[in-house]
Order: sequence, then structure tokens, then C-alpha cells
Amino acid sequence: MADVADRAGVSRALVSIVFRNQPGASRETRERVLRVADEIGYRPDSAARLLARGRSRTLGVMFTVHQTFHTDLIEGIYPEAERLGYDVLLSAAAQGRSEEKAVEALLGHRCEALILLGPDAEPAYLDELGRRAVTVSVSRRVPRARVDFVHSAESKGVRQAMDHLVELGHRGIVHIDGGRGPGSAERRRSYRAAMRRHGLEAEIRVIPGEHTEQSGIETGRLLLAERERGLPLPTAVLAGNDRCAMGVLMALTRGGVEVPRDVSVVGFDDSHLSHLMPIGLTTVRQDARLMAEYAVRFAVERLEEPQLEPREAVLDPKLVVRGTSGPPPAGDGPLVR
Amino acid sequence: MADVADRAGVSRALVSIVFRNQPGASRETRERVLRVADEIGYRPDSAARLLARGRSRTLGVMFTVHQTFHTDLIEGIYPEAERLGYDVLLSAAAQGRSEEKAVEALLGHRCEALILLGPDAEPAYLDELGRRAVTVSVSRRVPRARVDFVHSAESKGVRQAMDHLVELGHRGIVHIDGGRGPGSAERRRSYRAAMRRHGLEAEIRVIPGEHTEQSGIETGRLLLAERERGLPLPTAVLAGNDRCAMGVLMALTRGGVEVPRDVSVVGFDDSHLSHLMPIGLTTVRQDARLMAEYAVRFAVERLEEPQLEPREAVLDPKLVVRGTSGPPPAGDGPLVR
DNA sequence: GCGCTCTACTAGCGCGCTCTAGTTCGAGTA
DNA sequence: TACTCGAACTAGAGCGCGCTAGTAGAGCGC
Repeated sequence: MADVADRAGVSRALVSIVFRNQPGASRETRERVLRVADEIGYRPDSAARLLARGRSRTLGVMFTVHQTFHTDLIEGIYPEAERLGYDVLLSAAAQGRSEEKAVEALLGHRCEALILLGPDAEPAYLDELGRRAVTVSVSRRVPRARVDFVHSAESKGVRQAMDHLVELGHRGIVHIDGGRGPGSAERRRSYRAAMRRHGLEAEIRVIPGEHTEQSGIETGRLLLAERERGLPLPTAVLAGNDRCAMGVLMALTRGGVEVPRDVSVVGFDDSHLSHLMPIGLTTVRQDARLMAEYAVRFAVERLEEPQLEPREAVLDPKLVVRGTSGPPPAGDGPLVR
Repeated sequence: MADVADRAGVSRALVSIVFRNQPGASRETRERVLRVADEIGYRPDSAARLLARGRSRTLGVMFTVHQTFHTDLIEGIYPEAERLGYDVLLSAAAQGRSEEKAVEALLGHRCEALILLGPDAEPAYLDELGRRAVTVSVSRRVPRARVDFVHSAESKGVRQAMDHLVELGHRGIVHIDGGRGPGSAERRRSYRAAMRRHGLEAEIRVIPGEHTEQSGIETGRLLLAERERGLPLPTAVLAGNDRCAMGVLMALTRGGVEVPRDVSVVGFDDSHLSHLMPIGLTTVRQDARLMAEYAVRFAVERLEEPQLEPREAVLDPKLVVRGTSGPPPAGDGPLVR
């Protein structure tokens, strides 16, 4: 910076003004400074800048690698952050790299706010984070913690999916839940409520699972094994999310079960995975872009008005009917309603 | 920091020593300092630290959101970087966020080295980057640019895939290429060479495409449309990568073509997508973990010995036969060899 | 001529840390 | 006793910026 100032024949302060695009420099000086800077390859050092001004204007985003819905969210976070003049730093949780580690990395790099995509940490830890920095949790509700919250009205999504299946004539609808996964508890509750509402209380069955393909595969195998032992297959499966639905599909198809002829499968998320299935996955669509925008806005607004209380945004999901749902096999014909 | 020093009854320098875990402080002082720091919630400011020591020990990773193979790579980058004592910052290219922007963000955050996953930028730009910071390109060869390079021996992978198909009896094998995508040029060349080697020169057909599901879907539709017009379907498709293969699969299956009975499909990457297909995708496996390790090591070694010349690592890929490849339909029986 | 304002610019402190070149002190050594 | 030495600790410069409080000088009205 001093070099630039010398060569341009001005003071360092002036160079600073030019680079911050602030008033106080004439047009020609501005141009001269920029030209000189370009010549000697000067770029402002963000560490020093950050140190000097005390603010980083950086949002830290924690996500889980391989969680496809997260990449959909990330794609929405960037433009909104840029619009509001904030930088984005990404940190992934992965195998061998815990969420805490990922978050510490963000904090260490001076992120002013944290946007956590489907965090799986203890509420106590999240609350602590929320007190240390502005924190937004996406998809995972954190009761009584000082964090903003953006999620879908899971119950509405599940209800739509269940109504769709019941209308097609399904009765034996099982739910693979997402364990501790974000939104799982509510989805599970809503599944039970829907079954009761449709008079299918006796058919309720929740199979423990998680939000991974592997979990779907295991459940698929479990169902096939049950069939071996003479038990009937369910006619429809409501999976915890799209990844799990994909796993079920794979396992069932490999086992000679045809979807949707023999079994219907419905996912949740409408991550871009859903389009890829040869027959298209019927799923509950969450609007990733909108969720991302809310998350960024919540974070930024609370950064700029610290007295603001954390808020909650609940977005309406929408069932998207594609190829994996259809009427149940003959003998389980449509309900007469 | 001064607060901690005061309360612990030592100098700031001592606090610094303790936090850097350096010799020069007694056991009890160390404990006392850490305890006090914990009490008042002190955490070292990385911006200042960075500024003071002049080095960030941070690797910047640019990847493309939705490129599933990249997330496989990222998962491998973290542990290796941690092992070598480096931090990792992620920056995604996405729709509306160019690679250049993603890279500038990393540079702005003082990354010492760049690891670019399948960059799509001009060689001239990459060379410029290579001169500005230690740069490693993964998957994309950049001739004559000052960057390290980690990739697979594409030709070996393609050759294995082609041998496999030919042995099954296929003759009408088309290749959907990856356009400007990483590795595409070499895969295309190798496809042509393999066809010639097997005496199938007359059957050579390269369909332009890219490394996305959409491209696969379009190609699948194109093939179906040709069949409508009375042209024969190819008996096998070698896709540019797994995503493209998924797209082809989807389009063909929707069009009533059964895989692998009517057409065999082979992908490239073995990203975790490949396992998800109901019947498992036959594909050429690239070892993401190993590639990630090489990339990190190249970067770190050149940071620590700047006189080192950029290097190249070529890893052997391996065909993984799963469910999407099989003998061609009757009439195209196995070759007598 | 004077004071006033406005634009263009500058001096220099401080952000929170690291690091070099010390000092202090007690134990070991000749 | 006088010294050396190492462990434990400290003073203070400096990293590259932003920012506040200022100055210089041009233009203007009276």
C-alpha cells in the first residue's frame, strides 16, 4: 500500500480511500492510484483491513458434505449475501470432521454470523453459539436457543404427501423416519396424525432410519426380508428425505419389486436428486432458494440491529408428483370415499 | 488478550506463547492462563494473528456446487490438510457466481494456496493465478501454466470401459463427451483410439455434451428421436461422467428402453451417485481420497519450498462393473475372438 | 483585504496479535 | 565465590490497513 502511495505520489490514506470507494479523492487521482496498484499487483490485505475496521462482513456457512439439499441452499445463499454486501465462507462437516470443528473454523476466520444448514448438535451448544455470534439454523428447530430459524412447515408437506397416497388407494403406508435429522420429529408426528385422520391408525408403522441412502437401502432390505418370511410389503413408503427414498428405491428394485407398480415411494426435499431418477421421484418440495434468502436476511438484519430478537420463518412446502407414486397393486384398489 | 494477561498476572507475550502452544511457559502458568481465558471467553483473533505472523496456513478450495465428485474430493482434502497443519476454506462456483469470483474470495481471505477442483477457466488465467499463489488444478490439465496437476489416467479408464463393452459383444458404442469439462478431451481421444483398436472405426460416434444430468437427458432424447426415425439405437453409451450417465439412463428408461437389456450405459468418476442407482452404475472409478491427498500435499510442499517446480500426479482409475452394463440385445451376440 | 466553505489530501494512532531481543532468577559448575 | 546456563518471562516493534482530526488551497461573497 505504501508502495502504491509512493508511486502515485499520494499518501497511504488516499490509497485507502480509493480502494474503499469513498468520497475524498479526485477522479484523476483515483484512476492513477488504481493504475499503479494494478501495475505492481497490489491487492488489499483483508486480514489487515478486517483488523483495522473491526468488522469482517462475512457470513459463515456450515453444511454437510454429500447432503444434496445443502448444496441447493448454498446456491441461494451466495447471491443474497452479495446483494447485502456480505462475504460468504463455507465450512463442511464430513466424516472425521465434526460440526463443531467446522463451526470453530468459521469463527476462527472471523465470521460475524453463522448459518448452520441442518445442524445436528445439542441445543445447548447451539444456544451457546447463538450467544457468541448471530446464528441461524436452517431446517433444524432449536427450542429456546438464541438462534434464528428457517424451515418448512413439515406437517403441511407430510399431509399433502399422505393425502396423495391415500387418494391413490394406499392403506399400508410406512414411514422411514430421519432419526435425529432436521425436521424428522415433526415429519414423524405428522405422519402419525395423517394416518389417524384417514382412519388408518392400525396401519401406522414408523421404521427408524436417517437421512442417507444407506438408511434407505437397509430399510428396503428389511422389507424384502419380511416378505421372505411371508409378511406383506407395505404398498407405499414415505421416506425421511430424498436420499433415503433413493436408497429404498434401489433396494426394492434390486429385489425385484417394481416402483410404483408394487410399491409407491415418496421423498422429501426435492433436492436436485429427485429429477434424476429414471422415473422422477415424487417428493415434497422445499424452496431452497427462498429458505436461503431468509437465512441470509435474518443473519444480516440481526448483525445490523443487534437488539433484534431471533425470528422464525416457516415456508410452505409443496408436493411434487412424479413417477414413483401410483395406485397400489390390484386387490388394494382405490378407497371408495 | 491484555485482559487475560492482566488477570493471570503475566505479560501479553506469555499469553501468546501459551495459545500458540510454544515452549517458554511453565505448566502452572499455562493452566492459569487457559483457565482465565476460558473464564472471560477469550479466543485469539485470527485476523490479527494472521496479520502478525504474515502467514495464514490456509488452503483455499474452489469447487462447483452440485458437482458430486467435488464433494467426494472435499471429504478427502480436510483430513490431509489438518494432518499437515493447514486450514481449509471453501468457495463455491455456482450459477451466478463465476469461478473467478469464487477464487477472488479465497485470495481475499488470504489463502496461501489454491486448490481448484475441475476448473473451467482459461489457461492464461490459471497461469496468472499460478504466479500469484501456489495453485493446484485437480482433474483439469493446464498446459504450460505454473500449476500443479492431479488427475486420473483417463485413457486407461476409458480403455478398460471400452474393453469391457467390446468383450460383452458391443459394437455400436457411442460416446457423449464432456465438452470443455475436465478430462473430456483425453476421454474423447481414448474412446476413438479404443474403437479403432477394436476395428470399430466405422462405428465411431461422439455426441457433444457436458458433465451434467441435463446433457445426458438431452442425449437420451436425441437417441430416442433417432429411433423414431428408424435409425438403430446404439447398444452402448460411454458417458462423459456419472452425472451425464444418470441423465441418459433416466431419459432412456422413460422412453421405454431398458438398461442394460437394450442399451448398456457406462459412467466415469464413481462419485457416490453411482451406488444409488437402483441397479448400480457401471463406471470408471477415480480415487477421490487419493487425489485429494495429492492435491493438498503438492500445495503444502510448494508453500514450504517455494523453489519447487509444479508437479503432476497421474492416478490409475479402475473400471467398476455394476448393473448398467450387459451383453447387447440378441442379434448383436458376443464377438468371436 | 477578510473570513468562510468546500474539496482534496495527509499525519499518525490503533486494531490484536507474533516475534525478536532482551531480562531475571535459580541451579549447576569450576 | 564467581561464573555460566537454561527456563521462564517481558518490552516493544511491527504486520497492513481504517479512521479521526487535521491542513492546504481554491473559490466566493462582502
